[in-house]
Amino acid sequence: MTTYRTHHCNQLSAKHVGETVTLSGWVHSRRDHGGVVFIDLRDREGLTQVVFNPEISEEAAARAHHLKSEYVIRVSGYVKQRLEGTTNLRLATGEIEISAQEVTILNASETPPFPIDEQIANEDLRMQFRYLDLRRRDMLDNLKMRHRIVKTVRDYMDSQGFLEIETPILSKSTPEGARDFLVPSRLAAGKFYALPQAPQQYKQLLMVSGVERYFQIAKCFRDEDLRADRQPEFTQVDVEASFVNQDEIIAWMEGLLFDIFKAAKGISIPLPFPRLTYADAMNRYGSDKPDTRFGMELTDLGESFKSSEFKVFKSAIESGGVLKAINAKQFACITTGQIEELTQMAKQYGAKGLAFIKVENGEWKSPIVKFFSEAEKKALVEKLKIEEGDLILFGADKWEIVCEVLGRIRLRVAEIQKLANDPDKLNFLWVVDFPLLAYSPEESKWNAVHHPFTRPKTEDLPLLEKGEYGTVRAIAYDVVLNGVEIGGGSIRIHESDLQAKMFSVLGVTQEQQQTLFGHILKAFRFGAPPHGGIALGLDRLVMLICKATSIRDVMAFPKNNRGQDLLTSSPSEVELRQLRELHIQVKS
RNA sequence: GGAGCCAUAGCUCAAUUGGUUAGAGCACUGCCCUGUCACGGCAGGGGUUGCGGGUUCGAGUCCCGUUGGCUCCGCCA
Repeated sequence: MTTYRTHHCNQLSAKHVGETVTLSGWVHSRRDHGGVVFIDLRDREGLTQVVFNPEISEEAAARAHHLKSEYVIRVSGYVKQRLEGTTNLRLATGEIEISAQEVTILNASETPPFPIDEQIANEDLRMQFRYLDLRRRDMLDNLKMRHRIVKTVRDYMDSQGFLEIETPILSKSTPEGARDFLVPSRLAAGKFYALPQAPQQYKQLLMVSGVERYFQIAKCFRDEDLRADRQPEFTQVDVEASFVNQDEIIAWMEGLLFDIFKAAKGISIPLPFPRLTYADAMNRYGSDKPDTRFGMELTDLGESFKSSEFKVFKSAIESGGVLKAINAKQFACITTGQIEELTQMAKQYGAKGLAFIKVENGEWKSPIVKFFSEAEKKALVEKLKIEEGDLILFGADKWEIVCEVLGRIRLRVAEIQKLANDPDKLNFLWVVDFPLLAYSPEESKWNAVHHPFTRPKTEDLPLLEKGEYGTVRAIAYDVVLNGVEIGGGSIRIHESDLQAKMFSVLGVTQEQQQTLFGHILKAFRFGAPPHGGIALGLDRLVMLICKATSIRDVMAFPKNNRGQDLLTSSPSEVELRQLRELHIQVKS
């Protein structure tokens, strides 16, 4: 209770009838009957109808005629059971109303540029008036949900013995990974801080410090192009622990996600989550973050077609590639335009084309089926479980290309067929055994798939020694929900010699190692414990829980897809004096 | 860097094969109205059709360019 209110606008019900109350909030709508006036009063928690009757208070009723949308008011009156037949079942407080005895206009409002009580499409305008956009119930609910989730994270991590520790925002640039945001130093001319892409090195140093269990709700920054699920600044639930292995990290995160979904939605998600190796995920779903809400798995057909008459398939297999197919059940009705779209997509991801079979009226309609033997057709029916109405799509090429192409097509077909639109289905899984390194043809070098501190699997260390970099697996794991990567982590390298070996494989010279990573290499020489960790993408997780389609809808003040904040007009130019102090000269 | 979709009143949208004065609902302004909750009634104001150019007797509509928004690819250890 404050001088402004005794209750919030969601709290009053029939059991308060007769009580004198005070509410404060915004005028959501006014229904003026000339005599009696109704106001829906809105605050953070809900709506309550206020009725102004001149027979109760002439002064309040007179004032009510002048109330307009979004005026801020304080109302005092008594809680009254609504007249028979006038209850509003759609309103939590619909049984009662406040009969106003006194009203104060705390502040007037200009006419808002868009209605607060309905969905609005114009995101540009929403961002310019974000403070009004956030008055909308959906947005407030998202912010509340985010708070509830963050609170749960803190409680859970604390219960497991993790310390919340802040790490610097002004930190050091490293060339690995995403593009850094740079902050020029005034005190050290020509030098720059970088905003952290993640608190990766600091949290490993905290392990060397003996903190043993650390977590942080950490702001991270990456200067890359934006997407619906990517902002230049975003939040990670960052976790690191010493004397632990992969299974223990996974168990903690499953426990955390269990508590989050319990607190956020009141549901108990089933534990443990299924685990897939990276190889299996690619082979079966063509993705390292598979959406398992629907089947349509990739099926390998190499064995059945290795001596096929159809040269495209045969030669792909003979040259070390693979032949795979997906069965899009009941999609033989695909239009020519859609086939064309899928073919374009296949080509975009490196395939030469997209072979298909439509099974219609007991007939296989396809330009390639005439090349197939009876045995091959029989194998197709058995392996792909072909039935009337199905559409079979093939990929024959190098393994990576086939997996990627069919994986993308699988998702697009599912989108067209609306296979994954059950909003209540929650398919969690872990993808484990990621490759440690990937070769970049553009740079002609090996790069870390996860990051350069990721530990190779012990049994694969000989492969690393032998230089078979592409086959070395990492102790790295991603957690995936409905085809969205919501987190990833690894067990780290804690020995300075193994770390130095990794850097040399990555093409980081001795000299670069010292200038860029000398601090962490040195720290590892002072008794670094075995350690590992993970980071969850908080924004994406909240987005999925809120059923939002963009992380912008779960951030209070996001940037648009050009990285601009339309509310404050940032980024902006600065005064010449500021640039001079920073030893910066801008090219015109 | 590339591709796609979009842009008409404050908001959400219409406007036939290119056709005469660009409409509707909501919002807004004024008046009326004592039980509404999408209150109702009467009247009214509000438009450089994102911007620039072109084709045409005539362009919201067709063409070219450009700007902005969104989505995707590249990029994001």
